[in-house]
Amino acid sequence: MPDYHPQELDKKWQKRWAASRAFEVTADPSRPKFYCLEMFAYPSGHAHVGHLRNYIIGDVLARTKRMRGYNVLHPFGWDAFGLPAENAAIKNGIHPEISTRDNIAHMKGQLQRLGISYAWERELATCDAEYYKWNQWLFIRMFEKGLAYRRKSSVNWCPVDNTVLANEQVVDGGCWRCGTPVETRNLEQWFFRITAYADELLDATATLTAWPEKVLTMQRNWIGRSEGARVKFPLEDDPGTPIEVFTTRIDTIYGSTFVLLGPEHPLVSRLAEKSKDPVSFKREAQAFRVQDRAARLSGDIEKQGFDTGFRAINPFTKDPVPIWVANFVLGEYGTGAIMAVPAHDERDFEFATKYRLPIRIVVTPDGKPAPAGVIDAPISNYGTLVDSGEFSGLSSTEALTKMTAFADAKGFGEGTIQFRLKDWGISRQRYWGTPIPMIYCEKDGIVPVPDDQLPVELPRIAQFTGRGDSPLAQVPEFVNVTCPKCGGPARRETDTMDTFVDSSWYFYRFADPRNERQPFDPAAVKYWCPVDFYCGGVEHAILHLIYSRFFARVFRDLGMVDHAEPFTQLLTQGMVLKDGAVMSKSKGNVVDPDSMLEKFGADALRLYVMFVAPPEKEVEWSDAGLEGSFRFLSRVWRMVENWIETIAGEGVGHADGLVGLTPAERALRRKTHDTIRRVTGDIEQRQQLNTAVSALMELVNELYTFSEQTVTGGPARRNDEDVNRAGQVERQQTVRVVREALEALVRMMAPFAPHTAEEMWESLGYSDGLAAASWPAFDPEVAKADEIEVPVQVNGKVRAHLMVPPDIAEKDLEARALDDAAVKAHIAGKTVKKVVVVKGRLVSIVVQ
RNA sequence: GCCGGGGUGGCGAAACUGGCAGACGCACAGGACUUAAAAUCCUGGGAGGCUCACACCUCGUGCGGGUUCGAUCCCCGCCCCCGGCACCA
Repeated sequence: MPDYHPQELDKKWQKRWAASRAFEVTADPSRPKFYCLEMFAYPSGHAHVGHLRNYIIGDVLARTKRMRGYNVLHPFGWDAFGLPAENAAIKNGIHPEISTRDNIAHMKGQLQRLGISYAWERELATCDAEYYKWNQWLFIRMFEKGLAYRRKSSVNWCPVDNTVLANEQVVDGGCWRCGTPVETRNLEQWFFRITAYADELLDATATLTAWPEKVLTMQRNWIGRSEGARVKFPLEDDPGTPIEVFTTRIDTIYGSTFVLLGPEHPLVSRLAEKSKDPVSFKREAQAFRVQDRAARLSGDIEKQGFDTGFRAINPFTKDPVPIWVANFVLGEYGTGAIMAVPAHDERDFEFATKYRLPIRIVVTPDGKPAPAGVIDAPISNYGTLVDSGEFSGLSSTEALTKMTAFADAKGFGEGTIQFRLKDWGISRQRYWGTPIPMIYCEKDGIVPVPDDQLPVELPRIAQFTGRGDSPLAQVPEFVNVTCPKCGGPARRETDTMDTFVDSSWYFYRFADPRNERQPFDPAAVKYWCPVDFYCGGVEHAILHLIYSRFFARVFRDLGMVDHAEPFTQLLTQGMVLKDGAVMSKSKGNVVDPDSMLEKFGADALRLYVMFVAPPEKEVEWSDAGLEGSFRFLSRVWRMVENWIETIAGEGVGHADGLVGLTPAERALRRKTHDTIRRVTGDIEQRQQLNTAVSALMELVNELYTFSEQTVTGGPARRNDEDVNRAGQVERQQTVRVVREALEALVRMMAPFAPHTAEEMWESLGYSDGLAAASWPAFDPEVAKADEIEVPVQVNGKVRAHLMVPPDIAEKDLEARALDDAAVKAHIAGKTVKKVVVVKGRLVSIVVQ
């Protein structure tokens, strides 16, 4: 064997894999499938180590599953539409199409140099018309079903990116991409009716047993279900127009001493007209409205309000209560109006205290009427109702049901479920995205582009101005069309779709990526999907992952998919930090994988990233750690090198059983099989890839120890003349046991260090390649070991050890313990009360 | 405030969920080999005590209790860190 030059191995094996199409697959119902997917990449230009971690995790799993006999689909693609490319075009004049293709080419090279086992023939990019055509097709299906609709609404606007943002894309009051505080605008926009699935999306989180708890919690919070009631408070002087409020605490309604309208509430402007001073009324309401968003989201803004001068009737008490407008009532949640109960709600209490509004206690912990006088804090817990008419004496829980039923019976209220989740606004006033396939005709209104005219191709435009309007609107040949219905003049929609539409179903397209007649063949998806293992950053916990769950249900309801949940298992990998911070170009702390590959080869990098910590944990990059992994690979290489002459050849045969082996040989066989068990379980069951690598390291250490004991001087010691000492070994059993250990080791290293493993595999005499080889077989009998050391605890302290056969019966174990001199010494003169044996291990003797 | 996840050597971590705490690695120290260095191989290491030494003893998984022959793991009460949501009625 030559010296270890990983860079050459990388090239050699990557070429071979490509030539043999080693990772391409076809559906085969006779074999179990495994769909392993990493979140596809935005082609930003260069992948740093943090990105690569994701792909390496997926690759370890994909390679292992392949060796374990699964038909593995492991594809990759590009989330290629998006703002950065367009912004770059505005800045430097390079068309997004060109920069995107360049970036894809470069990043693809990086992934290939890492030896990730992708089925590249299935590669897709969302900016290809053959892909986004199906975004448009699906949009039209959703339009037909009422799941896509257009309405004017106030939306989040990012003044830097010059576009609308979905609620999910507003993070801490700012744009998810650039952090700029968002503004509010009123625009005609397209929405996807994700709220139609709110209940299902929430309930089904319980079925996602292989998702991280953290992500499920975030999704549940985001959907935000609350059960309550809508109750009508009629206007005192106009009982025909009631104010409808949403409350989760109808049990406190007798304590509702005023009503609050959000500044956006439609009634506000009507009351203003009727008021004594409409001008100042409107001015104040307007002041609250512009306060919103940035200010409201930025933290504790002081509660403010003003009295409208009008009153509403509390339908339970029949008392007239004042109507105020308040800045903290959200127009977009519930009905945009609330019944204020200052005695039992923090916010209402604060408001009532400030404006000296009446506070009425109607729930107390013990059901005793509250003493008159001022309270200094609201009672927000459940309790027993007091001063609540016929409902007094009920517990809050009982009252919620009974009072809701009462309101329902009387016709002024009903039980309802309120979600925080809102419909997904998908219109973007930008160029580099999927054109929305809609046409506006004066006569026929909104008309979808007929299917046979899809795709609506993105026109190639030359100038990127960065002005805050849709670039497509400046292309007359795009805008002006004839109406598909009447043939008259019409104009196209000029907004493009949110790029999260592209990424909400790409995993289905991978199952059938070149289909020209439909988004995918349902049969192909039925075989491959759902995705068995999905890996990506936690930053998509609510964006991409909730949209994809929504789309899966849309496809299901179109009859194209037979499941609701697209991703069976989810792993959110931790970020790779450098100097305690996330890597980014602007911070200048990017670890460039290309130079690492140059220096240590792909395998050392892969191994290090897998070994340093469990996949979902954040890690700090360490050059020394990478060198350590390189050392390990060299160490394995030397081990194989030293034994290769001895163990090569057809006639070696296989190790079998433990009879006739020396203790050292038995120990090595045991270690080999114990390692197989651990590595297999760590990868497949737990995705604890760091401990899988540890187990491999232990096996290598064991091999060194074995060699040291078996062969004088041991292998790989100092000078070259010592190197082939292993050649002196003549004992057939030794050769077999070592060969078995090395074969198992090399196979199990393949997912982590595929190039090195392939080369060693070849030098072991196999010509068909590891990619097609199988995982080493586990022999539980061998792993069980022939004689084991059993700790003996006396009163909870380990006092001695017994050497016993592994299959010793419990009573024999007890007997042997009581017979053993060392144990006897510890229990001398005492009475044995109890002997505890756990899983065949004697662990405790309780004496008095 | 609410929800979720965590606190284990100098550091990253492990203990496959009640059975020898600290595997594996990084950094460090010592030795072998070398004219020397690098590389390599071997050895050491939680803290404290006691030994010439082998050994042995005590304490030790954020803090305080509990259950158990036995607790990093289970229960109760705290403290701290990280992440998410947050005037959602």
